[in-house]
Amino acid sequence: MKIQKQSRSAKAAAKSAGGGPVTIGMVARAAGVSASTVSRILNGTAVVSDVKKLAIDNAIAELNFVPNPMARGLAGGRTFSIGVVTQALDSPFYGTAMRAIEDSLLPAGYNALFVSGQWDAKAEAHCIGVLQSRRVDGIIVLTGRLTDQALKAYAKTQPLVVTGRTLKAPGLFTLNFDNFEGGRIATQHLIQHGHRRIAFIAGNADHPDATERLRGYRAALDAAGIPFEPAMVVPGEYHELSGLQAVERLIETGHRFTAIFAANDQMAVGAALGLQKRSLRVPQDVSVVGFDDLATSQYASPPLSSVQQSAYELGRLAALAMLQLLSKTKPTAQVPAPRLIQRESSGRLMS
Amino acid sequence: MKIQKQSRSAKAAAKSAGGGPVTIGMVARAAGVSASTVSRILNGTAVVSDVKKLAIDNAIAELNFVPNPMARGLAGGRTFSIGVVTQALDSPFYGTAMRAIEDSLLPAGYNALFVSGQWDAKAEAHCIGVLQSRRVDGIIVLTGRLTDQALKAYAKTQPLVVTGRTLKAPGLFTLNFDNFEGGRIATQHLIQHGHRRIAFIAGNADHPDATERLRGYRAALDAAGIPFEPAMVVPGEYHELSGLQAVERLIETGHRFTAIFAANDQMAVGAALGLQKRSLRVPQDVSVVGFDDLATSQYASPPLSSVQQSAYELGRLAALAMLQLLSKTKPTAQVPAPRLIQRESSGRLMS
DNA sequence: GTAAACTTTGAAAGCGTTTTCAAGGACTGG
DNA sequence: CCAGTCCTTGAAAACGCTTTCAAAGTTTAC
Repeated sequence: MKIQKQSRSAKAAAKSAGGGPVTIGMVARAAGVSASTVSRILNGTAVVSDVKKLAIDNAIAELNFVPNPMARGLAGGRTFSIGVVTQALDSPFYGTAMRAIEDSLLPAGYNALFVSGQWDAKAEAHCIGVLQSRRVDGIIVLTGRLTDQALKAYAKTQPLVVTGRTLKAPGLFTLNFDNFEGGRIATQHLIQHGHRRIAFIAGNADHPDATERLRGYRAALDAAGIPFEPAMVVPGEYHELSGLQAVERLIETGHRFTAIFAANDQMAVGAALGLQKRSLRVPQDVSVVGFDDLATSQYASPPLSSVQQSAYELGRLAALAMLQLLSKTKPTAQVPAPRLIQRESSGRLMS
Repeated sequence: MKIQKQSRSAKAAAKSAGGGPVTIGMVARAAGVSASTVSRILNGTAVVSDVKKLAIDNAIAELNFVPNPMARGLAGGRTFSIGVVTQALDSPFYGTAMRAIEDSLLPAGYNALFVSGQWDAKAEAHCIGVLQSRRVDGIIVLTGRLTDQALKAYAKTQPLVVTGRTLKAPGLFTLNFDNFEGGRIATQHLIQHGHRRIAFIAGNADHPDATERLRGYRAALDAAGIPFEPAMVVPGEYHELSGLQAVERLIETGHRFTAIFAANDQMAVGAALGLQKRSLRVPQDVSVVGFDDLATSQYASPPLSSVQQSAYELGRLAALAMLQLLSKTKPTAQVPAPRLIQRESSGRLMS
């Protein structure tokens, strides 16, 4: 008897779990209405009498009905999924933005489909192709290298939110961080601490973020009456190794400097390591300031001063804007202003 | 008249640009065959004469036809997307695994759908629900906290690949890293460098990875005839801050130690910072060894010695196994053995 | 009290594929 | 040369939902 009971309940479990894809028709039958009416409740497309609504809601709960997104997509032309073109699935900065996007999209019933463009316009275009073939309802592009023109063209086909760009076009919303100001305040911070020989480790020159940060650096120098020296700017590629190499180049060319501003935290960390390898102490001998304020930067040795650029906020706002675009509301979000987070890697010039 | 013309051209433009999703029917008509035949070519489900095949291939290329995944999913019962339950979209370790999964899945025509479980069994279960409602063809679970039983149950419904577990069940494939051996060689490395007072910063106790690493630590101690001291083991939570706090606790309780083995790199980095804050030099005063060998660990100050556990390889193998599961081949992949990467954070005991 | 205007509802027609079924043609074997 | 097989192919029926259309039933307005 005991065994029988057990096996029966097991069977019931199996049926409710694996075997039974519940359809809208079954719900309709259970509630004594037509499938159309159930659909109307599901989408809120029309008013239904309270009696039926209740019956349907109960049936849905009872049967544990989940509409088939495929069928929904086919019939309704929407997939409730939005594509996200990120640059690297394992980027510390964009990873946080991705998390924010997921957090904001899921409650709205949307799924995020992440694909990575590897900082390459061609790869990004391919990614967008993949997303389009998946019929996503909209696309969020996290920065990247596509031309403004290409982006505008995509926006004609479907809602598009792009970060790291300032662009106006129908169906397109951009979310840009004030990189110029970020570069400016970082440099200003160093100047205020007595530094006058400040090196800049730049990002890739074809990257608008990078050039803006450089502009900010120059503006701060100008404002303080410090002449700009091209030799103090060394190119980097936004990863740790290039920061380390930049420092070596800087030292080998014999230019004296007392501070380094790196265009992102990863390079700043590499730079700090490069300095330490040459027995230069941070910040006693050289101050270092980064950009992005990655979560890990506060645990660098020494903890890194950095320009805060909230990746989470960026992602959240991008997702929000996409949702608004989809509901035909005009998005108005704006990224918060840059803020300098001072930690132990930068300090007063001692000499 | 003018207006008429305008409206006509506008309509035409709309049709060719936004309005024109090419269907299988259009391809069929263009190639002079039926839709069924085109479908057969698309899926390789049956033999078609070379003449028609060529005509169809041309038509597909000409019209730039991309099958609608929604319709495909509805009709065929497959979505060509596989779900990935990761723990945090912005985890440095799993981020790399995700990249590998994407890299391996895309060429096979599959998309990855990432959702994050936040190291919480309940959240993970919810994630799996989301994925199932999206009708993914299979699910990859990157470690996580679900019970073995729950996983086996899911495997009944659809192909499942799980990392960080060793389990046998139909439709289920697990990919486990030898955490015991990893913990052992890390500790052994420190012992070989003359250390006898080695602290261990553990991971969460309900985390099998963490307990295995602890076991490895004890095994190495045993093998060297060093008595195990419970006070030398401090709990951590796999993030930097907990590493830092662990060091403070260790110091405050007054237990002497000359080396620290942390159950992951993030805690090791935090620990190194904690030591430096107390004016203890790494490695001259205390050696530090981590676990995972994150990409950033080689740029820590000082560069971190760590047990290499290739996240990329893990992801690649998981994706591969999933593909095999889907094609009814029995997966046989195995994670490479752990390897110690020695860098500057660990060295010979000087005292 | 009746015509007009809404409301609420169900039937049915898609949406773009895959897949089953059956038919016709081309081969084989005797 | 004819029956029996095998191949290739198209027609049509799903797949599970949304949405249009039209039919009832209910109000409202005069």
